[in-house]
Amino acid sequence: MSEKIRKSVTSFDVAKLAGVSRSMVSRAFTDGADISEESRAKVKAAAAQLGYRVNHLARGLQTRHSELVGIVASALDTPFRSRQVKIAARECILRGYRPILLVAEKTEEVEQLISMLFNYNVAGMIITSAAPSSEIVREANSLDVPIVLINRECDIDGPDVIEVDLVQAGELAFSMLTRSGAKRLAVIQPKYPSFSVTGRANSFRECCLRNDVDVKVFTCASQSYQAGFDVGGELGVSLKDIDGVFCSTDLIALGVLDRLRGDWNTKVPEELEIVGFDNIEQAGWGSYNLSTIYQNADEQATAAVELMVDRIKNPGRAPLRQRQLVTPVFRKTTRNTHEL
Amino acid sequence: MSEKIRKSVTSFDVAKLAGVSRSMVSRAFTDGADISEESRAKVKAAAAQLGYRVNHLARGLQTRHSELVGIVASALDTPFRSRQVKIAARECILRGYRPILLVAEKTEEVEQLISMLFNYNVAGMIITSAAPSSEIVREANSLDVPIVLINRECDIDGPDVIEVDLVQAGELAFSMLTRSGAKRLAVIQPKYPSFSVTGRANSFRECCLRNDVDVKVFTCASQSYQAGFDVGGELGVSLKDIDGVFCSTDLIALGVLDRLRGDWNTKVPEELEIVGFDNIEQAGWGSYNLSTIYQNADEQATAAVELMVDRIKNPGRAPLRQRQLVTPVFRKTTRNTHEL
DNA sequence: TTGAAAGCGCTAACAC
DNA sequence: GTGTTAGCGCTTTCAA
Repeated sequence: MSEKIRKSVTSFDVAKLAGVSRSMVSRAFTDGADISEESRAKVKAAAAQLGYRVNHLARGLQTRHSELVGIVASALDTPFRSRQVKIAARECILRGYRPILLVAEKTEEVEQLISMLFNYNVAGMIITSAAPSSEIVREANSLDVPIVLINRECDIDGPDVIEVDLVQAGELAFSMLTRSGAKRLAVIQPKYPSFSVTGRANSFRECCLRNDVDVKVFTCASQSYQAGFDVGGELGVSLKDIDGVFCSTDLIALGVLDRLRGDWNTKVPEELEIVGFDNIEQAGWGSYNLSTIYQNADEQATAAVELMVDRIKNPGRAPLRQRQLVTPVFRKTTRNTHEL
Repeated sequence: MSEKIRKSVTSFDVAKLAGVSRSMVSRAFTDGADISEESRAKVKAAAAQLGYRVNHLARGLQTRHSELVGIVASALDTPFRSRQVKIAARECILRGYRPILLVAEKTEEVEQLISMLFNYNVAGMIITSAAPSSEIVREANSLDVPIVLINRECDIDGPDVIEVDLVQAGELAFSMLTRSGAKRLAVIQPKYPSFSVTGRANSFRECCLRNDVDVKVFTCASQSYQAGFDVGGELGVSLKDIDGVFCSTDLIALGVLDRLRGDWNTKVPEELEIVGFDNIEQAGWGSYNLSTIYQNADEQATAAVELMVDRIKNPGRAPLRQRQLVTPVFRKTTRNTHEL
């Protein structure tokens, strides 16, 4: 097997076997081409016999269309993100595009990987890690490669963006916490800023401010469970001054919950109400029953793919910004009120 | 912008601007090519000015090398799988390959998607969903496209495979449960067979048999938390007859735990010991502290990529089967013994 | 409906 | 070191 030099079978081979020209085999594999059913059958038969497959890369070179798209994501091993990416990948495939998956944690990596995608002539890309620099976006613009950003902000124009309505999100968190009486609020947010996560926390604080209620700010190391668990210790110390906390991700909220219950014997929601964000699967698990804010990952991903595809087919249209509303999920870390 | 017909800049344009031949621009972008530093700089400058990028697809057509590989995975939104895929994707990129991500739940889909990958001239593929049919594998063999299967079995020869040592896994589960005295065992496994998940459960049962201990079998709808939660109800009914249960995935175990604690007030591990499988992040969370069996997803993914790359560079070598040992993780759903 | 010829963007031989 | 030529596998005019 190793010494046999395998030449891939090309349209030429098929043409020869079928006794037609190469153009004919091309036509046989092109929907709606001018070819008789008879010839098509003949070609297909020859192709099957030889194990011929159209080389889509060569086809793309000729047609100047690429079916490749890029998905660049960070924290793929996180419940929310993995869901988002799963749906995005599926939707791409459903529409005839093939997603190249790039996972990148650091901002520089992201830059480099996106840049690399241009070499593959991608038809578009979906970005849900760090936002690309304006240099990259400019390049994408000039190359006519549509970019769609999910919950990322970018300095210069060009990309379509799908984003959660941060103002509404902050207000919702506020109302979920205060509707049943919480008055001494806190918010937990990651140390390193992120458009979406820091954004919702800031929006929450502004809403508190507008309503003249004081809010304590805790920062944690990242958006993870462990970070929440760690900051939960600090929260425990201040428990007498707080009766409602907004955790900027569910993962953080779950960590906080575990720490508070384990080390401080805190009664949730009686002593402290907790609201998370994302509504990851784990938030609904029996040990947690976390009240949270649902951002629809499936819808985001689907919309992103739709926007990208639309822009591929219609490169001229102006960038779109699509704002998504979030919805409350009341479980058991907020107190019941009689309206419920 | 929409009316401007953008012609992509090619090596020809760069050559013209730099006053050299197209070969020179090709050489300028090829490491180790015979070209003076002077010319290289000149070419690179022209390229930068024009915004030129090598078209890797066209390059691949010529060199007959593809940097594209396929990763086909199911249940990407699951903690274990998303971790596996994240690492696999990263390792591919690190080695200069670009992973096309295909997510597929149903077996037919898998077939179809894998088949499609051949059209993209992929250099190899990693499969961690359903195993491909022998027809597909035969095609891959004849096309010299290396396939590596992670925890999947396949009827015919060709693919490399990375797999957990199922016998050891079953024995380990048995010993973790019995070391501290459990005598009336049970196992929970999904209704639909899966090589790896059903395999470890079967192996556990065989080990029980060899040791003359009786084992009850419960089946659940899938490998998910919810499936575990549901079957937890049945388990509750039989609680008097069982003092140790092996759940074939952590997700199932977590569901069982929540159900048993919530509806049956079961004391774990005093009344019932539970062992899971995978060691997903959630197993270590404070509310669960699940004792489990660790299969190293990172190592699996890395090994898979290495095997694939090795085979790309050395297509002649015989298929390899790499067996991975699993390790125990004792947390709080098994009883302590004095050795611990 | 079919075939011939040109060319997508690139690299590899070969000559100089 | 550098340029010329040929050709990767495919589709697409254009004539027939």
